[in-house]
Amino acid sequence: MNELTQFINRYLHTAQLDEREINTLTNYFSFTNFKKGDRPIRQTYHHDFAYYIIQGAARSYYSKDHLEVNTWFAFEQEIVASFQNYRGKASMETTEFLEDSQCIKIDLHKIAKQAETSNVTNTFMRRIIEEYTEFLEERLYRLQFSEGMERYTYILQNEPELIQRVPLTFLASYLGMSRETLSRLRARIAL
Amino acid sequence: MNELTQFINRYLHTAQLDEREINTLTNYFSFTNFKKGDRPIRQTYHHDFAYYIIQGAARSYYSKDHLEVNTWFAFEQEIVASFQNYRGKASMETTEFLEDSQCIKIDLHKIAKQAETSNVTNTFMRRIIEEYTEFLEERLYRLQFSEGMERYTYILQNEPELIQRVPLTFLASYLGMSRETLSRLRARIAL
DNA sequence: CGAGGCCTTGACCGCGGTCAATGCCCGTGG
DNA sequence: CCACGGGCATTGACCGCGGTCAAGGCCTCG
Repeated sequence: MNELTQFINRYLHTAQLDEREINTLTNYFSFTNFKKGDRPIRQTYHHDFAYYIIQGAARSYYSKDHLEVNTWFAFEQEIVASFQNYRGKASMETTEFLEDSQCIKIDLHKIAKQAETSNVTNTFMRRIIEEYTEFLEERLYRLQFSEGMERYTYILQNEPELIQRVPLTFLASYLGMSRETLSRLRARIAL
Repeated sequence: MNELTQFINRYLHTAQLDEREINTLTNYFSFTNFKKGDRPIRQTYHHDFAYYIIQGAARSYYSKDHLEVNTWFAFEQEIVASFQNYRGKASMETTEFLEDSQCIKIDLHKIAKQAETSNVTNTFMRRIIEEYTEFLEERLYRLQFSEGMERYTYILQNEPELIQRVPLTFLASYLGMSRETLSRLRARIAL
């Protein structure tokens, strides 16, 4: 199974699709690479593309007055995109690759147009959005309901990859605390 | 234009749909009324229905150890639902009507099944989810990036209805602060 | 008129933020 | 091979915002 069908298969059961439908989808995909530090999506800009990570890692953040707040991190088999861009608006966030990465590039305009007539494409997009919505709800829940410590241990148990691959400086604002507080909190755990 | 088509029209251009398609959608709708205090959706339960408010108001909150955190408020022409229920999971939230209300009841199971074959229904649902996702992103942004005062004045300017129709006790946790802090903050503005 | 709901106000204090210094690891160049 | 510098994490000192607890005011409704 190649990378393209693997990607599609995350959201649709490719076994149930005929070849024509799969081809329709892959039409809007191509391959791209990024270097560590590349920022394909930038705050206040419009972009037409989203990216699926085959190999690599990225973060998303918004910034105001030299203050950055990280909103999510993406790794293999996850999507890097601006939902605002998808909705035809300027992005609120900037995305930056944390490692050299290989990606599938997705043409948002074309795929959205295709969704108007193709129910397979329509469902494909809906599933992606639903996954993101679920992530947002979960995140919102934790931010409102958990103490800092609890938020960290949640990550520790459920997304250990974050701690291994993401600098703590970025992780801190993602968890809604200062870098120093995160550091102290880790010290307490290490006892 | 009746209430049903008005509802559909919020997400699709009914003028562009033929009668058969509209009928397909309205199949899954019916009318229901609620009394102030009714809670049709409850934390940890599965429910098959969502509600569109024709007239009335509702809130959604999650609770833990006698502590409640309000997550959203809905008024006329907005939807009361649990996204987790829609995804086949137990609801994380409870929804409660704040006023006697008239609603359109939506059968989630049936409409989801219909979406598999009807592209119109599929798009209808996608639009609803997209609207909700946009709301979540906006809310997350404010919670992470704004001070309490700024969050309140944002509401004041963009959603004044909240302040008029929702008890401040509920609004406080929605804004991520204690009732007392919200009260002091209002006092400062009133100077 | 009394009770209860809701909002406000006051006093206190602790969590976590800021600022600043130090430690540690690693890549680079002399 | 060692020395230096930069990036990142840690630790300490300080302090203020906002939370908690408690009391008081002000409605509405029975």
